[in-house]
Amino acid sequence: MPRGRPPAHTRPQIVAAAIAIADAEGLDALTMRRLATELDAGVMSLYTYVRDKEDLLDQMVEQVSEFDPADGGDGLIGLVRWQRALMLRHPWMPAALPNRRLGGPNMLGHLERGLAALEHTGLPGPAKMEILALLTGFVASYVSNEVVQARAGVTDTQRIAEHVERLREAVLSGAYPRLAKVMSEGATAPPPNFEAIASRMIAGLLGDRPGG
Amino acid sequence: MPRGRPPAHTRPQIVAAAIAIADAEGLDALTMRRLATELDAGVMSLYTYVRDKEDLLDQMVEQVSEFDPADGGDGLIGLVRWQRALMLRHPWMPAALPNRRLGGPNMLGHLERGLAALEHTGLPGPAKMEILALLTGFVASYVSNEVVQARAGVTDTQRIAEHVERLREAVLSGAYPRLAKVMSEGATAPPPNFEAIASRMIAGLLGDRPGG
DNA sequence: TCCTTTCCCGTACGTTGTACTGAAACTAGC
DNA sequence: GCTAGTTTCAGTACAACGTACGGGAAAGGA
Repeated sequence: MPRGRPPAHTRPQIVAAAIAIADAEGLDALTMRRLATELDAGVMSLYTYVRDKEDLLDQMVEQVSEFDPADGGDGLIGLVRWQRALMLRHPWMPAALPNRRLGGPNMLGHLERGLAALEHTGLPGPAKMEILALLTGFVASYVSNEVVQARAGVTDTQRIAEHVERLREAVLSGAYPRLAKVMSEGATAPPPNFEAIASRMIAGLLGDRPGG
Repeated sequence: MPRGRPPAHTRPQIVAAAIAIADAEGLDALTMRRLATELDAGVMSLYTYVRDKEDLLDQMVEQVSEFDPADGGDGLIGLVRWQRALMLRHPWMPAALPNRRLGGPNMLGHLERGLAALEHTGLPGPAKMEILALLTGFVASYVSNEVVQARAGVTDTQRIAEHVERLREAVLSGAYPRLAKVMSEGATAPPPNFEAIASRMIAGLLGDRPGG
């Protein structure tokens, strides 16, 4: 029988609430006070379930990273497809990923699948790890751009206006002719072609490496 | 003739001091108070030269990004070579780059050179911009790993020990055989081969894109 | 000398993460 | 029904952060 006062919450529940806040309002909106309010709890109560905020972020990434085969597929391309789907669902992930400690079963499983997909290359272990890290970084970059582009089309006219305003002077100076041309084309971005770019990136990373 | 009280500092000088702090002790050590102390100035005096801390970071990136042909070379490979040299000299750059507003002549010139290197592809403007953004993201990822690896070899045994400790249980469970094998190989990282990986990445990004 | 302009910077406020501390709620043993 | 032991809850408090405000200081022009 469990002794002591019974917990009013659970760790996964708290992490889920944190994820919900970050999903809806971004990482900056996720403060310990805000999270406590959302859970009708005292701020310090959270620290019973979570060592500190870093730990909370670690758990958020871990909890969100449950493998869903419907998102991905086989091989490295399946892995990056899954990563992209994850980051599109949780736009805070690219910003949160650096400095994370990834020791949970979901992230380790994900790493294991990546290593499995690299088995046939015969590369040394560290080289495999490097490739997986670079791929994750690539997906994070790609999705960050993707999200910004998507937002730019809809709202955010204020920020865009500021940006253009600040660049206009420089662009009109004639010192940056190619940049000027791109700006004049407007922001009619072509379809992102994630699949194509990702598979070329994978092929490039797997090409005959001298270190192998 | 300039009227009013003469400035005790200059903006480039303040930005240079900020860069020095970040170089020596990392981005976290760079606070407005610390910077003021370093300059023998009052904290609020800094705000005469800089709108806010975001602006300071923007200027740091801009000021550090002066083009030095000795670091780079021609084409995209020269560009990423230069970026890598820059980030190795200023390890805070990968972390600082997201959310920056890059409107200064150095960054615009860098962008213009990138567009020039992509001229021959005939790609639409937004596609070129995307390629440049992805390349920068790749270099940032690569250098981040590189720096961590380099540090791991020398100091930081504390952090490594913690990490291994936390992973040991999971690894020993037998659920992650490939990960276990990599861990057992030790961290004898092979030479990073930046040139090789970077040129393959460029080739991949430039490959026949359906959107082009 | 006085006015205007510009920069300097001490004080102060709101926000953040979290250490400390004691109250509260439960079980186990008597 | 106590009492002791154990665990969680949460209010208070503090240090550090970015920075708004406003008055004082130092220069040139009239």
